[in-house]
Amino acid sequence: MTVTRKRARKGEGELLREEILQATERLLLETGSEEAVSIRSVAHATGVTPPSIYRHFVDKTHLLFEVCARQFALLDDVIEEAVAGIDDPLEAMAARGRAYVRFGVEHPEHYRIMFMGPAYTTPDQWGDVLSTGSFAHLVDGIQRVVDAGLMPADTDPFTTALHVWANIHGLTSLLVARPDMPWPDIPSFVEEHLHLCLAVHLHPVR
Amino acid sequence: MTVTRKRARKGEGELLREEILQATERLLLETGSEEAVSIRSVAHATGVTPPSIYRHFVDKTHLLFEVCARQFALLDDVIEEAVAGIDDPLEAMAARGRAYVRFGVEHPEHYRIMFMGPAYTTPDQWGDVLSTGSFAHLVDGIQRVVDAGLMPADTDPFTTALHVWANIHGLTSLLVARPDMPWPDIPSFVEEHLHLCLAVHLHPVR
DNA sequence: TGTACATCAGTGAACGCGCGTTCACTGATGTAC
DNA sequence: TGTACATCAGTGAACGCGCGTTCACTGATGTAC
Repeated sequence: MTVTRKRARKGEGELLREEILQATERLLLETGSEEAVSIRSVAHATGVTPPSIYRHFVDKTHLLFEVCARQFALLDDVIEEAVAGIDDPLEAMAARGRAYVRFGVEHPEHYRIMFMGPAYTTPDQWGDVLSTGSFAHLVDGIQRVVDAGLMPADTDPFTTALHVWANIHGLTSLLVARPDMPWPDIPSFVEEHLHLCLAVHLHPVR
Repeated sequence: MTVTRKRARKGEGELLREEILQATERLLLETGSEEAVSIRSVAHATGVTPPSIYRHFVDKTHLLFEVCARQFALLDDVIEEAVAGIDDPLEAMAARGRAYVRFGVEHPEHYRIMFMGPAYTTPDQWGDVLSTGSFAHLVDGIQRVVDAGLMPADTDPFTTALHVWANIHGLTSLLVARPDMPWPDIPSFVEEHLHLCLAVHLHPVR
């Protein structure tokens, strides 16, 4: 895991910063939990000594915070990419959910930190968090379903998004936390779950 | 927090075991995470020295495991108590969900350990876990709804229970992990969520 | 009733460990003259 | 073109800490005779 590094040229110190972030991300994926990733292990994986980390991050919390923020951006990218080019607003919502669950299952430790561990978000940052990024895109997606006349016109897209998110997060977090459980066939269970989550919000069948 | 203990009489050593379990439970509630509860802190809270713990539990894992097992039993008790005396099977299901969410919100750290942290359940124990206790009772509850003719007769109660659990767990775990989020009025949001989770599984409206 | 002894609950001191973080430093790189 | 110097990336050694766990022990309680 240790890589012998060439020392950065003058003015290129920022390169190490990037390597540290990547190593931290990788360790999070490999070793499991947040607590299992130490400054020392990050330094070792980057091929550098522990004090070097402090040249780029004021402390461990700031390092993890930054890794976390990148993951939120990645999640948003992954979802938007999955949705791109899908015109049918209901299909788009399903694709959104699929991408979300997939992200969690493929990056379980990041998912843990993002949604299951202690929050790095301070109370006054919540407004920003919910009005930008993947949650805002989810709200938009629901609004599009409403605009297409598939959900009642008086649907509150924010509240509905919260319900849908809770449902999809529920499945994702259980898949992340309890992968050993005797699940039914996972892909089809996920599809069924997505379908059910959306179905409740549609106009009642006449 | 430290209590000066009288040493147990001969043959009454088991009393300390019980006190240790209770102190561990309490510390879990107070201090936050599993990792924040140390053998030393448990010993201190019990009014005893650390080596005494080892007279009653082979190691820290076994202690936490036992606390965990008790919590599962408690969750089951709490739910069954909430359901007792409710004849309408749909009302009973709602009461079940309400009790579950409430348990999570009132015992957030226990909830974390039970459903959000690493599993103490080994793969071969899952069969037992799902066929006894609160999950089995949930499956029964759904079967009762089916029997009352409120859900299609070909409903698979196990799969349906999994969907419902995932949905309720999703909301509960978000309330536990992100209490600072700008939630809408929580009690009514919970009610709405419960209603939606059950509604999808009922016979379609004619 | 008295005494010697076994049992057993709980202790005090120490072990080795890995942690986050700090400090004074080294030595390569680039710049000014 | 050569040299003195400032800059700055990264180091080596150490700090104090709390952790899980082990060990040899103490001393109160109960029992056998």
